[in-house]
Amino acid sequence: MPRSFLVKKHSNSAKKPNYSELEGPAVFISPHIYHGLPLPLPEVRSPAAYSPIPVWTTSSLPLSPVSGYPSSLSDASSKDHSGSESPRSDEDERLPGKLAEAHGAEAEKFQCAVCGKAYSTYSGLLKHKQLHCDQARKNFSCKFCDKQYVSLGALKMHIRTHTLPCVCKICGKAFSRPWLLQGHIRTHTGEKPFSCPHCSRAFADRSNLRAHLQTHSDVKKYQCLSCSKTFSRMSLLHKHQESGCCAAH
DNA sequence: CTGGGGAGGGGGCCC
DNA sequence: CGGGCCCCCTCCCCA
Repeated sequence: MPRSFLVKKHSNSAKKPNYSELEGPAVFISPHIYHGLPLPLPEVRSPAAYSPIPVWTTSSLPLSPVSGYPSSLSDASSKDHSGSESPRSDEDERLPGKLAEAHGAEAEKFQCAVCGKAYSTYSGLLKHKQLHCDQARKNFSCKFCDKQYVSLGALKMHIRTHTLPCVCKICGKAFSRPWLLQGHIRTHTGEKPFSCPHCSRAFADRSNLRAHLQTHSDVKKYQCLSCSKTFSRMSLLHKHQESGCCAAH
């Protein structure tokens, strides 16, 4: 589970320095978001506007019945995005015509200028060169911490977690991204656009609704491999295991 | 102690 | 390239 957010951060966000004071102009969410405070916003998005939320019962778990929990979850996560997993190969095959002609006409082999490795096709060489690029490109370093990124965009995204350019007009709390601020503003407005289809509860955050939906399921998403007991949250499973699983001893 | 809600954070993907 | 959104996750707190 190489997700970088697992890197230990400040345990208390309130102790974080206000980077918004350090650099860059503050970014404010458009004023209409604050409209009607402290009453809930009028345009509460219907839950139907979001992806349908399945009830996970014993027989209809969307994930394979919880095996090794972290990896399986990661797999499930990546599966969600796997639809766009390999568009690159397509592009690689589509060579710029001029280049292909210029290179292909004069030689049967295409040699890497870096390591000398030869390829029969230009696309093969391009793919190979990409490896060199990936290795060499990871030099976008954060000036606030030790993290490195392969692209400037990724680095910029990360730096925002230091600069926190999105500031709440109401309480002054700063966030790295506008949608984080929007979610925060809901704590002021009371807006809860994510409704549970099985009870009357509503949530301001989709993740919290998703966690709540687990409570309606007989078989929870996270299962103890020792005693098969299931939990709605990984943290609960961790607690269970750390406290000594009933069947583990 | 356990389960659940609230709030917030990060990277990835799509447009 | 940037914004918006998605998903997953953690931490804190409370019943």
